[in-house]
Amino acid sequence: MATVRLPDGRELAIEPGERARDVAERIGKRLARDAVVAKLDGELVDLDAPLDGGGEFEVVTGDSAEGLEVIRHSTAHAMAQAILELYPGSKLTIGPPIENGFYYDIEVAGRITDDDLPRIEERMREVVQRDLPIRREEVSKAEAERLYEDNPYKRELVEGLEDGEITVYRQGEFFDLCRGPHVPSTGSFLGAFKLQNIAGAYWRGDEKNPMLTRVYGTAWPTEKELKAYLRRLEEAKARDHRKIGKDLGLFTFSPDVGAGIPLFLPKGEALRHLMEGYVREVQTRHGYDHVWTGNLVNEGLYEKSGHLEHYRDAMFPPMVDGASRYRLKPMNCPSHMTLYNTEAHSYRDLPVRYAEFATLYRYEKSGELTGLTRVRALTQDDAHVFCTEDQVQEEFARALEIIREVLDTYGFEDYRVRLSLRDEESNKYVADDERWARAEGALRDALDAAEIAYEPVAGEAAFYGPKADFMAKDVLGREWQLSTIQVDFIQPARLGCEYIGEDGEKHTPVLLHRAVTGTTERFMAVIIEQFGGAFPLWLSPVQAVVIPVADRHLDYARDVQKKLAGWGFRVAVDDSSNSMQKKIRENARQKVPYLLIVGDAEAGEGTVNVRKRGEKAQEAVGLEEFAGRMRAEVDARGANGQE
RNA sequence: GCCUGAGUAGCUCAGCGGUAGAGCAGCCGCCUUGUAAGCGGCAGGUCGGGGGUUCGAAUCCCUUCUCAGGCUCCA
Repeated sequence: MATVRLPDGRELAIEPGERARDVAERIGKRLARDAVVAKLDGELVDLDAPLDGGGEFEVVTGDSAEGLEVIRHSTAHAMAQAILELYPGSKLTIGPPIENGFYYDIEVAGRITDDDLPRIEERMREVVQRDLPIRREEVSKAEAERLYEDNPYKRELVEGLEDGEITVYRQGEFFDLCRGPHVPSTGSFLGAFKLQNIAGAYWRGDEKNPMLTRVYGTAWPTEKELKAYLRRLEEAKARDHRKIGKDLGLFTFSPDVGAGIPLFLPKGEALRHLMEGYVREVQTRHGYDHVWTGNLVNEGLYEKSGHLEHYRDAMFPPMVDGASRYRLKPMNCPSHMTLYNTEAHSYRDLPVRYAEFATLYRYEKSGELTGLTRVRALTQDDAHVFCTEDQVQEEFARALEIIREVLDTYGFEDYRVRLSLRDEESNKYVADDERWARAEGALRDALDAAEIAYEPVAGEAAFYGPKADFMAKDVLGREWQLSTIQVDFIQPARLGCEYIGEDGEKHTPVLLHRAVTGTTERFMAVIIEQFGGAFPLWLSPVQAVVIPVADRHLDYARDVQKKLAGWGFRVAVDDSSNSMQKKIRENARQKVPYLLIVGDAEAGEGTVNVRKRGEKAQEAVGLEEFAGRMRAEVDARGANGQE
């Protein structure tokens, strides 16, 4: 007789015909009630699945990641059913669970807009109410093809499957080609969902294919979790860098200047300057030299480097001057290699480390521009290290140290490393297997030597080499690709970079590309959201505002401002005609770290009354003592900006 | 670039075929203030641009620009 082994090691004998649900039932009533699906020998199965063969058995509930995925997947089916009922003749394609929810790509008969979502949701609730049993059915390839006579998308999916592994799930009239598993019925575990938005999506993600209608939704085991998620979305919206950037007067865009070209207001520029100054300081300390290579480059250089071939469409069109064609500079590597080539190099000179805060121009497609995270004018904190193959590990470690220090300062403590490799099938990479293999090996060795865990991902490499990308989580748990380190065995050879080795022979240096914050613009967007606009003192464009209690205290307020400014702080006096209360309110909303209230008492004693951001407490402090405290706080560069 | 939406005063938004509205900000007064909005007044918009339908368009249609959410792309 077959037996199943439970996670706690217990073994249960299986009666013939017994199903997953029955075993769950035997383990415990409550568990059976919470069971979404089950797991047999590591594979998710429906509660209806027979257990004749026995094996490792586990009940999967909605509070596990896998159970949640099933709930979301089944919710996607309920939505598909609702849409088919409301828009007869629509063709389903794929509808997977995703992080926080699900989507379904459908060729809709007619048109769905955002206004239709409530209607679809309502129909979904009806489907849930009907409590239709969800049944799995194995079908032959021929049957599947017949089922999808008029649906070329599903037929294409069927073609990729083998006879014997094709299953269809049915609930009432509705059926869908699907691997499953699913919840037992439309009435169980489904209900805490919300449809979110409509988007276009190409069939199979290929822009040559027809565009389908994608409906996104979110789904949770309970109404409470759904509410909590929606609240989190609201919070993220309140921190949106575009909103805060406007509220705090940091940056703006104007169609008169051009889409994707951010314009920085005085406070935003101050922020940029502080961010860049900090990275510059760290880089200098680590032996990098800063260079400057302009904004315009003769196109011929990009022909040699290979960039023209790979990125022509993402460059602004050339400016023609007689026989010369110039491009707005879209990347720095060729310029830095040109700098390298202006001198002869001995192995004794290496490594040569060139860093540049360079504003680059990339012709991003109009539809993909987004706030500061995706722009056409972007400033990279880019650097290129020319070194020998033997030096790669040490230089990698050095770059890593810079990255760690900087990310740590900004409070990004949780990050993972993605090893971006080429996809051997794709033709977008330079073909040079030997060099690719060496570059990949060097990168893996460097990562291993630094004891850094990473996960390899194919198809994410640059055209000239593999990358180690640093994915950092912000305070809301969202992940951003910030830093990158790349190993390049290809470009230096193309541009004729050389050094004379110990052996007196010419050699080609290895090129390390690396960026710490990535781009100033995007990183600014990320830290605005990370801090919610409440920047730590060292980063705050305005560090303190002096607020006089009444106009007669203005002279003393200006005095305080002058002294603090003289000591190197960014301080303003609020001399508007507003009441003191209102000044406090307005400057608090501007997230100024310190408000210094001065009235008769303070003017008399040479003190300031300090109100710290986010706190109500007040404290009278001598001006010099306060300046000392600020100095210490700035020097510590704490990341505790957030309230 | 493609799909679906949205653009009304500096900002947030109402109006959705019949003479352009509110709050905040701004300006001008009064108030001179002790820790998150003092009071009153004034000014401000060819309703993103262009074209069309209509006796009449912010409102309906076309087109273009910009923005949003996605798709694709990201040196």
